[in-house]
Amino acid sequence: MMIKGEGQASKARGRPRLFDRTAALNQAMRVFWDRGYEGATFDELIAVMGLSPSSFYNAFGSKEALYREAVGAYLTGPGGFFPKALAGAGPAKDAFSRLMMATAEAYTDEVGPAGCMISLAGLHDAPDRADLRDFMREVRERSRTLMIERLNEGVRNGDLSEGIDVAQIAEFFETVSRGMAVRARDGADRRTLEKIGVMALDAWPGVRA
Amino acid sequence: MMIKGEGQASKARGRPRLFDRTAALNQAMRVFWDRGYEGATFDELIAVMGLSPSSFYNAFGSKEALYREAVGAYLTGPGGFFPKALAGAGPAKDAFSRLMMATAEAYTDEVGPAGCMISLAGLHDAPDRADLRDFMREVRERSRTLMIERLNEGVRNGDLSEGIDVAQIAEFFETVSRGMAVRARDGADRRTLEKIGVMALDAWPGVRA
DNA sequence: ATATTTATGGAGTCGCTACTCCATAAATAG
DNA sequence: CTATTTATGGAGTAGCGACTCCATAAATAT
Repeated sequence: MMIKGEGQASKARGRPRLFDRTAALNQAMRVFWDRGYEGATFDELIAVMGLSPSSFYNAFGSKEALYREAVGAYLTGPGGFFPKALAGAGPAKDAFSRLMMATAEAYTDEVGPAGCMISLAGLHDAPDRADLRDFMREVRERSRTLMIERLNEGVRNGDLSEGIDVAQIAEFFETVSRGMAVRARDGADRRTLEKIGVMALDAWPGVRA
Repeated sequence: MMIKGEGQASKARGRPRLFDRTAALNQAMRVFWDRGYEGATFDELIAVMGLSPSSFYNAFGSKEALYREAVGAYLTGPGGFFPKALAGAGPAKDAFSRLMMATAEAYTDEVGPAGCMISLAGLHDAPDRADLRDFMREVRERSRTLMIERLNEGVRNGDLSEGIDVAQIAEFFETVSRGMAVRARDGADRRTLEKIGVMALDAWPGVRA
């Protein structure tokens, strides 16, 4: 069964849609990124997407469904810096250094809203939005898991000692990342965030002692 | 001119109010703390405050005015740990160590919602709420200023070297604090936050090298 | 006592928010 | 061709958000 609205590349039945679904989704993603879920109104969303209500519901189903898709678009788009910075050869510490610098850049990049679409979303929603809140928490957890996996790789490669608390290191760098997202929202610039990242790396186990 | 609703302790003219204004404010503060400004509905607010709409508007003026008062109540109440931990004798590093431990405790204290009422508020509001957003940014800036002042005290006392970048250190610890607020909202417990705080202190300049 | 001031209860208002309906358009399947 | 499927335009809607009005209550000032 086809997912409604996904449309085949070639010969789909019925009237073809008159707009670019991916482009519309990316426009919506930017609005959610800037305003959060509740702060993004339906009218603003369909305006930037260039859609009528009926076209919107036909293609995306609901505001919440759109939001979940937009999170996916963020993760594979502007949020792609995260796995990319962590990947790559070299010691785990180098990977986390790249991560801090890439985070500083991404959170202050003028092509998108300041900060991060993931870090601060779904933290203050009403009880009847518990599902979205859980969803965002899981997305955030996933980023910590990626950190842990990269740290374990460092242990396997011998650049981190065996008994080290990788979960603790991941917790710390996740916390710094989330905090950087807040600072970016409040106007901190790239250099400021970079220096915060450098300082965070000073907490890397066994660096200076 | 008296501020409307403040009422004198002794002989105010007119019918005396039938409720405890401070208690009602504290109830409202908890709702805002838990849900944020937009997430706290008028109906829920007046319900926990035990007020009718007319009593509410008579005593507090508007939802936004109530919010600003609630922020004040937070800062002098549950948020009081912040200046308290920073104050006190000893090296600046000890003060920041106390701050990290007190933050871990406050953000996970079961008597209130998880996290911080200040750290994550007003980050995703609509353009027509720019005033509230600015207000919250200023409150956050104030906490960084308190950190800088305490660091300068350390420089004067000789426990921090003259040329040190106090603004940078404050930026870093503010970032860690904001990040801890996010982690607390996502369910991180006190021990977890404490260990993050300990690790942050490892970044203190000149500790290990 | 009368006037003035402030508080309260409760119904009512107005705009916005997310969503729905339906007639019509435009494609393919057979 | 007809039937079927999907997309669109545009009007409409139910509910809820914050707020308002007004008659009445309860205090003080003179």
